[in-house]
Amino acid sequence: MSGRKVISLENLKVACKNCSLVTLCLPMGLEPEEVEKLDRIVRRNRPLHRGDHLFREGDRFTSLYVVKTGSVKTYAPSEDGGEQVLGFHLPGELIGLDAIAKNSHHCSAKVLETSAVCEIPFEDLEELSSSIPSLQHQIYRLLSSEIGHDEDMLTLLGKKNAEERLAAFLLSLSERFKRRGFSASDFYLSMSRHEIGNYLGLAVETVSRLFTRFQDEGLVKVERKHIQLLDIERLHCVAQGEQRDTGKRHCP
Amino acid sequence: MSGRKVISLENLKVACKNCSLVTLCLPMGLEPEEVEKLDRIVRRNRPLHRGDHLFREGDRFTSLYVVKTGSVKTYAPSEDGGEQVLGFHLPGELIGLDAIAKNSHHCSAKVLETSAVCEIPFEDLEELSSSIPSLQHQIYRLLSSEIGHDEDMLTLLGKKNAEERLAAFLLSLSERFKRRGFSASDFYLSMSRHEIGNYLGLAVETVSRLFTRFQDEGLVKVERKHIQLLDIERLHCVAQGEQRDTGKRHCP
DNA sequence: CAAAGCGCTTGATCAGGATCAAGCCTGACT
DNA sequence: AGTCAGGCTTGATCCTGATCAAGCGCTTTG
Repeated sequence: MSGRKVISLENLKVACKNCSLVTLCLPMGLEPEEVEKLDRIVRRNRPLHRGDHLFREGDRFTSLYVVKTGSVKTYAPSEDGGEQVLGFHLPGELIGLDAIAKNSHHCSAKVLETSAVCEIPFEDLEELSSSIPSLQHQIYRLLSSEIGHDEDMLTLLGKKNAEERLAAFLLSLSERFKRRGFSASDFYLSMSRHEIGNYLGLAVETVSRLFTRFQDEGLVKVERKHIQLLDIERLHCVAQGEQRDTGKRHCP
Repeated sequence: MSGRKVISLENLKVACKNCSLVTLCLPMGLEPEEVEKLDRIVRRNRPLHRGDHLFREGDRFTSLYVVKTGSVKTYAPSEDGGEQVLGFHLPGELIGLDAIAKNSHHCSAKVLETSAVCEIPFEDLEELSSSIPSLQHQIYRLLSSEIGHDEDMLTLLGKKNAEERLAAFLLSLSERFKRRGFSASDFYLSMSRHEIGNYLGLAVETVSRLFTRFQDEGLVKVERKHIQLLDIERLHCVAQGEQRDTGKRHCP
């Protein structure tokens, strides 16, 4: 037990060049010596626990954050106590990009489970990026891909019905876990049903009913927070809104 | 008539430093000499007409575009002929930011009315930005603010009801016209009801009914594509979802 | 000028998903 | 072990906004 803990602390301090996320994260596409320079500005803080905030809406913006292990949700709180969940972030994903524009955070970020997070002071990063063109390019790319992702979410919220949304959500997680070397068909949901519903613009009850229905149709196996995707191909069909009759036949 | 045309062509060719958008557009915050350098890479093409495409989804990405006059819509086409409208772009707004990540366009961009558009070859811009830190910073800011804007739209689509959406939409246009020196309370809609509905995740009929209702409530005056906002303060209340009883009393 | 066509409005009906209301399960705390 | 609270599920009902269906009016075109 304590042995495992030491190992995981060890992992926390690992340099970018030895980090398993090197192909997903900021260093992607950089030369080793450039990664070295980047490494020098990265801060590796102690692990955070469920419920801890990385930052809150309105906080002064100083750093970007990258999830190293665990998961983080970002959300826009509203005056009346409600919120809109903006995203769930897995290892290698950058958080805080929306804060650069106004120099203050546009949303809040809360840790969903015990997580390690790298902190990258943005002034340092910006300065470094003007001397490393490929780093500058990588930052442009990351910002741009965040825009592309948000646009996909706009289409999801603007055009898709409840089951298409949930299917797309599960497939998105599946893809992302896969890229990180985890199982694409068997994973834990670190967020609550309520948070899933909030993210997808649905009521909790709807999410719950859909999980049950997907299970009845043999698409998934649900056991509390543990999900198994049993028929990814047909889930894709559902996400696309195809073949919505019996739920038994495969789509083209 | 031909006199006016000459003047407008004149305007098309105006250098960044003389352009009225200098405080909104890419050059914002740059030194005159830096604007000069930027100016040299900008291409000013002949005006485009209603229905012309700047680019289509999947096209190779080479340039960003800035609306100079007129308006442009971006949208994500789907296989079945449908589309999701992603945005309406007014003078000074940058288009194509989502294409940087994959080097190909993630959406299509279509001109809504006769428009002048500046083209900025991205390779040139990127190269220039590594030698001009304030330009690099400005690009980071613009990308980030696009992300922030998209996140606001996620909240709109995820949480707001039909009338809140339409009110927020009108106020957004109002704000943006105002910043550009146009009237904040009296403007033309260059997009159709159908496109508004698509953008807001609503059916055309719903948009139409809401315009009528807003007019009956004295919030706006609608005459085809010409809109007057008669009570901006109350429109804000509607957009916030406050005081939804009689529609007559002012909100706090 | 007539006719067509498209965009918009208005009315009637329908349905997907929200809301309301229990009840259940699980995990945390005493 | 017993109790409690929060998260989840399930059922019943309601309501917002979609869909279906006309009809109108402006603009375009022959």
